[in-house]
Amino acid sequence: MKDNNDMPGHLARRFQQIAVAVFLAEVGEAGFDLTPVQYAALATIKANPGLDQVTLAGLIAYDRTTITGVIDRLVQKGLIERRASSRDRRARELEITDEGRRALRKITPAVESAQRIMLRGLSAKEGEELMRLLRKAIAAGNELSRAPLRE
Amino acid sequence: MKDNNDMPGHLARRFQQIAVAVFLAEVGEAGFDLTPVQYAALATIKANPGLDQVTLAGLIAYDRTTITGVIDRLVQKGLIERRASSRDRRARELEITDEGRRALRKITPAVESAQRIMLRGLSAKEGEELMRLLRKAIAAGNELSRAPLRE
DNA sequence: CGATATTGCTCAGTATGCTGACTATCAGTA
DNA sequence: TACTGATAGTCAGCATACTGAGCAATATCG
Repeated sequence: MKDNNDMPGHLARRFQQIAVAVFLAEVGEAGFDLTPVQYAALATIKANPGLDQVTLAGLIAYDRTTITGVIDRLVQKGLIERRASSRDRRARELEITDEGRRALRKITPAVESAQRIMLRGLSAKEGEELMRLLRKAIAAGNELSRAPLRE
Repeated sequence: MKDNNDMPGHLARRFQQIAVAVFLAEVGEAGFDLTPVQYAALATIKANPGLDQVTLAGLIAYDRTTITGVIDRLVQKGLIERRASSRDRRARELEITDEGRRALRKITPAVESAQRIMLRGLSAKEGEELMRLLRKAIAAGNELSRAPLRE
């Protein structure tokens, strides 16, 4: 019988598991308590001031029901602000705070270090190739999850 | 600024997200309600009759606290049995039931189909290369997560 | 203009996955 | 044998992720 541990789905889960652990360890050592998801949201809000939650979700491929809690926690930590949109009273506009900007700046080195660590078993060329193949597979499967990437 | 969507950690999360969605869709279409985690546990229990929870966790790289709930649900569904070990009264021996065996047999085609679908954007050679690189990166990072693989 | 559809967001419920703590048991050793 | 440490399992708590439902507001179209 084929080894279950050697199927693409299992490798995907395992790589993600290690990636999250490395991220949390690096960021934690830098003195911050931020998850990968929270970091991605924070960075995207900074790069797109005033965006609404659905747009944010699309930009980083989160489910819209997941984003609610993530934003709650970022607001709780004082890193972003959520306020009602004037143009569309259903929507909330998201804005990074000064404290959020400071945190993002200080965390960035730890995040970059984490990316290196999770690829440490590969040569630079292999790392590039892995990323290329992941991008390609992801692009082909984008519509298969409930939370596809939206440009 | 570097695109956050293009970092290894984000690609890992995204690929895993798609892999799970594809798995659930395929298995669901086959008429079963089983998660990737539950499937891996079930298949491993079948291949290693009478194993205990910690060993199972090590074989598929789950956290031991996660396994408790997974096993609860497999028992609930009647696919496995959990009973006290006679040699070690702390441990529980896990055994697949006849119904579990039947389910596993019927689900297998859907699982294999799912693996193909999640690689559908890649050529056969690229798929192999992706898996090789993932295996290599995972092997190097095995000890970095709380739930490493144990042979 | 008014009925209908769509959209932005939230919530309840379920399932991973983790940290940290706890109990019961076992193993090794003084 | 009593002490000490390690191990198997569980639990509470928190943070993703998803399904499906629902509410309020907006868009669309006859």
